[in-house]
Amino acid sequence: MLVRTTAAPAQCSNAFDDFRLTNGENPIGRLNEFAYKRGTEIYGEGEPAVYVYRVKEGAVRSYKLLSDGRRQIGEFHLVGDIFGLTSGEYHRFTTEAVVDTTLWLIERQSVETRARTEGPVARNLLSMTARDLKHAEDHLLLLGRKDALEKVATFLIEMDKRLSATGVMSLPMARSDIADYLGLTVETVSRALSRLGRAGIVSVAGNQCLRREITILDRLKLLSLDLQD
Amino acid sequence: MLVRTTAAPAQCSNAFDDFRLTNGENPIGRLNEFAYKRGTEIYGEGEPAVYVYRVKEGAVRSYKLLSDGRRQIGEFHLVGDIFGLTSGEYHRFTTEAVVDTTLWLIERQSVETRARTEGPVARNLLSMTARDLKHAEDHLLLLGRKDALEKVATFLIEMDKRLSATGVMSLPMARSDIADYLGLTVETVSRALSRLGRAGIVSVAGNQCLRREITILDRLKLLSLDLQD
DNA sequence: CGACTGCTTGAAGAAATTCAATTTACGTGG
DNA sequence: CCACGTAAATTGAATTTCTTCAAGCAGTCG
Repeated sequence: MLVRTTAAPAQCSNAFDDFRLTNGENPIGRLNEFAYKRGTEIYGEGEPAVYVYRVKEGAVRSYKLLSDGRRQIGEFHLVGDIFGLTSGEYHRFTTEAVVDTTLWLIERQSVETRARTEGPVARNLLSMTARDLKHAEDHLLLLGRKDALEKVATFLIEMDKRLSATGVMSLPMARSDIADYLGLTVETVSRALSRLGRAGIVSVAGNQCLRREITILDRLKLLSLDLQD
Repeated sequence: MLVRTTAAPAQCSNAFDDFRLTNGENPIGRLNEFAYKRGTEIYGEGEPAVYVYRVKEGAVRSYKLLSDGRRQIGEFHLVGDIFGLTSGEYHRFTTEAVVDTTLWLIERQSVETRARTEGPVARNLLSMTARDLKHAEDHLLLLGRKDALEKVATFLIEMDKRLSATGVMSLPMARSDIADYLGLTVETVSRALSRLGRAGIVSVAGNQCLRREITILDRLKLLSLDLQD
């Protein structure tokens, strides 16, 4: 039997539930829990999609590679997020644990099956796909048209929304992950963060080697860098 | 009564039909045809989504703007394509006719209604959203990690697939549209095309003012620039 | 302890943008 | 019908932004 041990964040409190795949009398598909060490691959691009995942604890990066190794991270999956959904037989991204991560798994097959007969499940599949689409669309604008400082500002605001209730966010990912998410290099990300720090807009703390404690000091100025469309 | 006057391209021959919204005994929602002059807005970002559209003739660009006017085109909709679908009340893009364009329209409401009760309609909605998602995901990699020449090469290959059966493609869009699709400037796109021309990989023809007849001369070389992931 | 990773910063270089000029077509109106 | 203004595209030169290369520092882990 599955017992939820962590309170999931409000914005996606019951996504597997909405899915009708965890609660109620009829949980179809075995619901497994699985732990991944930091850096471990969860699935690879092109592999058959067997499971759908939800993050119990930790963080996941989802990326594509060019043949020469250039990497583009499409999304980070944080606690509560569901990922691995794909209408199609195969995964279109590779995913890895950013830190030690625990996931819940359900069989994709069972989702498909239930979606075929149950309207609410089908609607949820659609709304989750639509949410991913919206994220990707916004990210297109960022990658195509924002400069380095704007990209980093947008990133910080996104992460602030998604992982800090307290006002201090503790980024799970390295600068290289941020860089590959924003279409920049590590150095450029670092320089942008330094500039934001010098300008008194954010404070970057942590030891010299893992400076991932970020506080937004001047939200208005940060928002003014995160241009609206 | 609707009479289809143009043969739609094979790859999306009956998308509205798949949708169960044009054929059969029960076409729900009036199916209107509407003509847009080149440059005309079809709908704006943030507006309520009233219709779903299919391109009968012409081409459409779908874009977002930053507050200072920088533009990112997310997608071009060519003959046969369906667009304007959004699970959500509002459009997330502005769309405009790239050239004089005729569209078929159906009421979004009627699609939603039928999707609620008919499995096949719901599944089609999902698969179309998933197709858009896949396109956006691939475009993220292009925008974030490809250089100018690779971007243009990828663009030409995409357009070649989508609009030329003959081997010569006649681009409906201006260089500025291509630039805003690829996250470049007009000049950079022009220079990339010139380089591809000088290298004998493509030929760019047309009068000096509308050089939009493009022939791929060396498909292998072009593909080698369009790196796989 | 020593190799390694993560991060920052500086200097040099490359790629793309910006600015500017030119060409050619198109459309509008005198 | 032709002149004029405008739009689309290309090309060159200057500039900017970002990347690449290089070095250094501080933690971590075996």
